[in-house]
Amino acid sequence: MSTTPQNPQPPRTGGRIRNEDAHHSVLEATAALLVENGYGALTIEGVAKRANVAKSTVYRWWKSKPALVMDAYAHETATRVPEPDTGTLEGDLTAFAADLYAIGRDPVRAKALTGLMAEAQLDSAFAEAFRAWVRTRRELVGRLLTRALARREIPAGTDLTHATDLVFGPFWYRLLVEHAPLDPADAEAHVRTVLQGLERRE
Amino acid sequence: MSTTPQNPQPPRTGGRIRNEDAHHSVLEATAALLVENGYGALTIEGVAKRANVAKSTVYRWWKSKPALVMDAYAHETATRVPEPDTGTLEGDLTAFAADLYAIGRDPVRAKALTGLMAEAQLDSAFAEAFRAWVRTRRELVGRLLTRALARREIPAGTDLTHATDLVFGPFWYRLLVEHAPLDPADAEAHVRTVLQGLERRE
Amino acid sequence: MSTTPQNPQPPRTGGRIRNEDAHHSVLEATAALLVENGYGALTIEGVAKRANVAKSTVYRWWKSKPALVMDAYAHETATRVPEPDTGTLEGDLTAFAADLYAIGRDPVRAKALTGLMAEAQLDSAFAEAFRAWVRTRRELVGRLLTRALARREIPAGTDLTHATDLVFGPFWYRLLVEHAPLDPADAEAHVRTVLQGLERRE
Amino acid sequence: MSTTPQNPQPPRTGGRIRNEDAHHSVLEATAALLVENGYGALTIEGVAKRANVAKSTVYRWWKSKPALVMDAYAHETATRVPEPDTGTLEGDLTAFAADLYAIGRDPVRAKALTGLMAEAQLDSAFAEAFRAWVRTRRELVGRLLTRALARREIPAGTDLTHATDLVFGPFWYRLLVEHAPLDPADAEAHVRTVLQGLERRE
DNA sequence: CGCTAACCGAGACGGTACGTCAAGTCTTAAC
DNA sequence: GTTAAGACTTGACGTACCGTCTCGGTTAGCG
Repeated sequence: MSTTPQNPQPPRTGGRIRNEDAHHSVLEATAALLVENGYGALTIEGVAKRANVAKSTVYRWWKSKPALVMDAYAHETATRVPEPDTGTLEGDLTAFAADLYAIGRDPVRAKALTGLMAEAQLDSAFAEAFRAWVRTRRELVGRLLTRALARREIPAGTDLTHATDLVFGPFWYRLLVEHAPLDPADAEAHVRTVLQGLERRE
Repeated sequence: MSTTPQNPQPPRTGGRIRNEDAHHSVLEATAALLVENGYGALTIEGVAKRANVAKSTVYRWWKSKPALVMDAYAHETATRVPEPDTGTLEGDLTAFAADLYAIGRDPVRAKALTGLMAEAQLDSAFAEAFRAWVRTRRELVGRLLTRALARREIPAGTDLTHATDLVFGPFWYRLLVEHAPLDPADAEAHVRTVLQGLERRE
Repeated sequence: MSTTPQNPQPPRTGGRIRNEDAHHSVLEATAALLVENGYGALTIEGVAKRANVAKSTVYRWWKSKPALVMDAYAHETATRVPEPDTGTLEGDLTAFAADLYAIGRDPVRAKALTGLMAEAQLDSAFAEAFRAWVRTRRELVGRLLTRALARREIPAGTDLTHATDLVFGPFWYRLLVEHAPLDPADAEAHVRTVLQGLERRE
Repeated sequence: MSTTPQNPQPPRTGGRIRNEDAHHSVLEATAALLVENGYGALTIEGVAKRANVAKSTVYRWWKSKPALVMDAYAHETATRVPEPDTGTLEGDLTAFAADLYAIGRDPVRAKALTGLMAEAQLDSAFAEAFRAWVRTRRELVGRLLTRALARREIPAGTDLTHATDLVFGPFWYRLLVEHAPLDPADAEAHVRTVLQGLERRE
């Protein structure tokens, strides 16, 4: 979607090099406008104007508004969080959930995520890409759960799909509806409740 | 938002009577287009054309696209489900969740809900109205939980907000992401897991 | 066009009596709006609202905007000016022109006339009716000139059409373009110039 | 108002070059529709459709309907008539009036002029621009008269405003009312009558 | 060192839908 | 059967962005 981290050797033979400043100013303009006016009011035209860049320059590097926003999101995250491995499921999930809930504190990431979720509802082509991205996130949690299964922390036969939903569902629900704040400090209690629910009842 | 179920005797003194057929055809056109092309591709102009109705007629009765979709959703639901009261929290929540999950089987309602959630991310004015609607749904679950609290089915001090999120969160998450089907048959197991999580651990 | 001055005993057999107040308030609203916002901004809808009358009531009595404005114009003129007959062409024309130029002092009549002239350019159906009305005015001047011809005040063979144009043309031109004020005091000089132009040159 | 006859080297710094074909087809469509249906029925939307051009392209170059019509008028006139200078006022005015009356033979120019006069009555903002345009035409005649004054062809103290009105008034009046044809062959006689009217009567 | 490719800016272009407005017609209820 | 109220169809308004395109002008790196 972005062009930043792709094939390192495109078969180029010459030509003007890419203007890195333009890229940054576009991503920054995107982030700024996202926070100021929301995903709905974000337009490519507006981004270009704000970034002092030609509209065609934006279109050259990002083929659509969600692609642009995804890149702005990635640009914001910068350092990728490593997959937690504390030795216990509770520790892993708590660390993961705390990271997740921290997104609620970052307006750029929060607006980007909710905007992308909205876009996925509006544009079925993008929905596919979005679902794929969600899948990678779910798979991460899936690995934590599989390790816990091996350690017999949760019973065999546990519905891992539902278990994963219990982690992500409440997070997305709060992020989207904003009926209550997303506080990383709540992560521990929430995870504990979920884990207790998954235990084998004798 | 709608005009259908309001004061039965508006103080009218004259004037052409409202054309009920026009209303129905608009709502049906909305539902049809919603399912066929999705919320994003739904336009007032398209609805008017499909319903063989003037655009201004649509605007007279529904001031915006989300208002129209909300009415189409309500029109689809028709008979309101009563608040469940089976005597136990498990029974109540299972009934409630089964009803909820059944939405996933109804393309009109599913598309309407996901579209409205998207709209709430795009339009902060609508977000307010949407949040209010969500609140009424949460309050229903809140009443079930409060009754259970009185019956000592769940421990005093339970975080009711999180408990409610555990019911709605996974539902919305599946509805929006569509990574797994929403099956009413799963309601019982899901509710059991949540309730076990809420129990006091000695 | 109007309904005001017609058969005093219409063969009515029953039904609600016509509301004369409604008529007056419509005409007054028309005159007021004409002066306030000009012919272009005058709408039947606006007149109805200003007159506290239903739109359909306006449409019942006046079939179009120009018809309404013509009636408002007639209503303003009230007492019809008699055809001048002073014994000399100069006297007749000066009296006539002074009356004509006085219209420039009456905003309602001025706006009505210029508006109707505009309407005649926009709506070819109305142009016909307007031309007929203009013809009656020209015929009046034609009678003054014919009498003068009999009295040998102007030479036989005079182009009466052009002579009439020399009276009305500058009047309309000033009324429409407003490049210079229309002053009844100028009537005498203007008429004298025209008459001198019509004299037989040896 | 137009963009056609301006600075030959606009300081362009980039951007797609203007499509001259689109311009011509818009102006031709305007002229055609003007003649076919009249100024009143002329719509920007209709022009765009007829010219096979996007509505926004029309709006890009002409900010309003009168601006478009003025350009169509200018486009029709093409070669500007030079200010006449025959040595006598009678010759100058006859040449000028003959040119003027010739407009009556050209449906495009005639419809454009009457439409613009109508527009000036409807839209006070445009009236200003229209009045300015009229002023330039009047000033031309004013220069002819001033020269004649210097040559003592007309008496000192002549009311030049009224003299100018005697040239333009009858022309506009016939053009607008169409009670009689506008024939360039009449120009000579009309001018003679006016000039005789302006002579000093001893 | 010049060629060439790709970049960047500017902005025109054909489109689509927006939400508004008034036109003129029609239907109903009240008087 | 007039009057009031207002629902309805129709059509154009002027605006905002869309995504594509065509320019003029720049700036690498390869040969």
